[in-house]
Amino acid sequence: MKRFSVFLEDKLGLTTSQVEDLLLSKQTKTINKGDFLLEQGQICSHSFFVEEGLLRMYALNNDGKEHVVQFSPENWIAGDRGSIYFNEPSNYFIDAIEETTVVFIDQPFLDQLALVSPDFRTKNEFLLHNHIRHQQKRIQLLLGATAEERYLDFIQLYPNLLLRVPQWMIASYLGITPESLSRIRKALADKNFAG
Amino acid sequence: MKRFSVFLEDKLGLTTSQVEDLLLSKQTKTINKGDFLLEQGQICSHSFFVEEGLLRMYALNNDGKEHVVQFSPENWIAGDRGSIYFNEPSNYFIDAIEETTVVFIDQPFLDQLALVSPDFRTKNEFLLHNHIRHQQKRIQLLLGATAEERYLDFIQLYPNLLLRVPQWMIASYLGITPESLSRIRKALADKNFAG
DNA sequence: TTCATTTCTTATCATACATCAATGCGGGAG
DNA sequence: CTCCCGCATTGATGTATGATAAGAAATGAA
Repeated sequence: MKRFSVFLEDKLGLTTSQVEDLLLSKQTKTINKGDFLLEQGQICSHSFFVEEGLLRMYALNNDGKEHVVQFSPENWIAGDRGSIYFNEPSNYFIDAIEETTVVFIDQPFLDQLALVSPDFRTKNEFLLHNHIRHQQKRIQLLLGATAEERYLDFIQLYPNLLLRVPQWMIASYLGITPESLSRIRKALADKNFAG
Repeated sequence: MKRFSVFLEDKLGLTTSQVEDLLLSKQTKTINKGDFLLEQGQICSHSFFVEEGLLRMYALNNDGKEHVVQFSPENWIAGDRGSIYFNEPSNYFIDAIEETTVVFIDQPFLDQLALVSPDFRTKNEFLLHNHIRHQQKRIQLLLGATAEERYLDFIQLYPNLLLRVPQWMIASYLGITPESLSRIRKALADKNFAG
C-alpha cells in the first residue's frame, strides 16, 4: 500500500505514524483485467483507491452503447458517489483495464480519518472541489469543442493514458466512434507532417 | 434573506438563533437583468446564494460562442469553485437572467458556519457530492444521448426553468443551436398530436 | 400606440460525425 | 508456429445538427 500511504500523508494531511496505525487492518485486493468492481443495479458501498493498474467507469445509453465517464489510474479514487451517498442502485460499471490492485474505502474508514487528523476534512473538501472543477471543464468541452479539440485536450491532460487505454475506449470517453477517432488521428498526423 | 435562512437551517443544520446571529452582519445585493457578478479573467472571490431571481454561468469557446454551464434559480449557489479554491482567473461569466437578489458568501463566513454548527461540514460535503452526481449525469447525457433526449431530461429536471429561460439559452445549455432546438420542439409537438 | 430589438420559426444548404462494410494488423491461445 | 479474434484503419454512404438567411412573433422603449 505504498501509494495509498503517500496519498494519505500528502493529500489528506496525516502523519506517518497515523497512517501506519490506520493501515494495520487494511488489505489490498488485486483483480484481473476485465473484472468488475461495480455493475449497474448494484449499490456501490465502497470507493476504490488505485494502488496499481487502471480502472474505468462507464454507463450504457439507450442503445446499449458504452460511454466512459472516467478513467482511474494509480493514485485516483473510483466509485459512484451518487450510489454511495444516496444509497441508490448505480447506473455505472467499474472494471479493470489492466490487472489492478485497489484499497477498499468505506464510510467508517473515512470517519476514522476525520477523527485522527484535524485537517482531513479541509483537504478532502479540496479534493471534492477539484473534482467538480474537472467535471465542469469536461462539460464545457463537450458543449463547445470539436472532437479534435477534445482529443488534444485529453492528450494534454492524460499523456500517460494514451498508451495504456485502447483507442476505442478513448473514443468512448470523447463521445465519438472509434472510426472517427482514427480519422482525427490521421488528420492530425497529416497536419504535423505538412507543418 | 428568507430563503437563505431556511437554507442554512434545513440544508446545513443550523439552529434558528444561530442563523439570526450570523445574518446580522450580512446584506443582500440586487442586480439588474443582464448585469454581471463575474467576468472571464477575474478571480472569483465569492459564491452567490440566490435569494430571488435567476443566474446563469457560461463560458466562451474558441469561436466566441456562449455555452451555459449551469443555471442557478432560487436556493441555488453560483460561483466558480476552480477560481475560488485555486485562486486562478476564472474562465466563466455569471450574469442575471432576471433581476436577482443574492447573498455574498466568502470563506470567512463558511469558517464561521463550521465553528458554530457541528454538522455543517458533513452537510456541506453532502451538497458537494450531490453536485458531482449531477455533473456526472450531465456528462453521461452529453456523451450518449441525442439532443432530443437531453431536452426531455432538461424539462424533467428543471420544469420551472422552461418558462423563465429564453430558448436560445436552453439550446446553449444543451449544446445545440437555437434553430435545432426549435426543430426538436416541433418534432415533439408533431409526435404528441399524432399519438 | 408605434417603432425597434430580440427571440423564435422555417427553409435551404453545408458539414461533422455515425453507420455499414471490407481489409489488414498484431498479440494471445493452443 | 499457426490460427484466431479483437482492434485499428479506410472507404462509401447516411443522418443529425450547424450555418446562413429571411420572415414572423414577441418584447420592450419612447
